[in-house]
Amino acid sequence: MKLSSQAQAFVLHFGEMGSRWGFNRTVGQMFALLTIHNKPVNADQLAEALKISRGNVSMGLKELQAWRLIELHHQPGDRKDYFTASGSIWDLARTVFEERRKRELDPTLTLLRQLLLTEPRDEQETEAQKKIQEVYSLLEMLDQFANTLSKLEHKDLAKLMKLGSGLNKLLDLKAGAKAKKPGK
Amino acid sequence: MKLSSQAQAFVLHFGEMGSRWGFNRTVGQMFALLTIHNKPVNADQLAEALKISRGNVSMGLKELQAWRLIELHHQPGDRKDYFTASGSIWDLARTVFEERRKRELDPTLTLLRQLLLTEPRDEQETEAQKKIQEVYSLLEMLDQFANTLSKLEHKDLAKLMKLGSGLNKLLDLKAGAKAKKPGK
DNA sequence: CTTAATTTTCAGAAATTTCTGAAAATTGTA
DNA sequence: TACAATTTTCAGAAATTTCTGAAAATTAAG
Repeated sequence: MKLSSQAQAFVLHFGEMGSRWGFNRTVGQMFALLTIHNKPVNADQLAEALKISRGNVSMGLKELQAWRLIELHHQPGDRKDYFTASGSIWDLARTVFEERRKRELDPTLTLLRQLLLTEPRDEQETEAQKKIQEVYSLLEMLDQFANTLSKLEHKDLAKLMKLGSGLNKLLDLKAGAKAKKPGK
Repeated sequence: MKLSSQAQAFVLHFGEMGSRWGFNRTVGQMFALLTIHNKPVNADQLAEALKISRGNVSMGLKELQAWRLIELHHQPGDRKDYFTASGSIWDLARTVFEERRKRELDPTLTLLRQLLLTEPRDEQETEAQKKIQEVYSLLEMLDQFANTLSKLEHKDLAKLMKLGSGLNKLLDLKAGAKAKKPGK
């Protein structure tokens, strides 16, 4: 497994960014490598290419499988497990996106919902509740938004991309549609 | 600074989630506390309420100021610095969102742009370039999307929220508009 | 069943991040 | 200016996360 300097840069970068995206450096590197490399790769090759221990590769593959980001293949006459990134780039992004939504938004929404159920006992708590309600509304909207986004098919995505700055124009459109209606 | 059990739960939770949202536990707690508490709070009060060292509070406040999430106030006849969360909940969310976009997307876009400039030297590299291009297109779209979102005013947000599952309906609307005229 | 190839596990090592607290620096007041 | 209140800094301690590598477990072939 010789990596071109391009691939090398790509892999190292996704290692560094990995932590921001929800996995650690080596998992990020493994994922990046499987993504740019179009041939299936086995664990020993990963360990060698990334200069990390075999055990670490095993753990990383397990994690990537839990995220459903990679899939297992076999080469005829070879007992080793081979892996590739699963699905299109958009599929992968969507999976990561969805997973992050689950981890970053859902637990908070659950807690805030609980907090909103209890009656405020004094002025101070009433004020706090108001804030909690605001945070809740906002996060719920983000959650629905993310949820919808992650359900989009590839063709819907293409639609969005064609619109250029997307949301901007969509909002304009909405404003236009609203303006046509009488009243208010 | 006595925290109600509600406030307590809120603060502790945002501490735990903090790392997922880009800051560490104590910074998350400090931010949460300043967010639910409507009176200005000073550093000693934070240290006491969160049971952390005065030095840690100082560092955390510095970080929150760098993010522009809090602002400084003064009480007449008191030399201490007092802090509040700055702006509305939506302002805060937008700031966090924007900051994360900068940290998570921009550096990657910059690298990928560079990688796309160099000519592929063989079949292998040509394939890699294709993948890089795909990743680039996707992330660029996400970036524009996030950028637009973070520029939305509060009233635009309200507009979006009224639409319920937002994007879903917007996309329907768009499809309708393209086909002919919206009937809804 | 036995054996060899392969993968997984996990205790402890290494690396990284966060936190403390005392000392240094800064600030406001007299 | 001198001084006390307050904030900041930062070296090292503590906590947490990641990684290694050898041993255990699993798997497939003969």
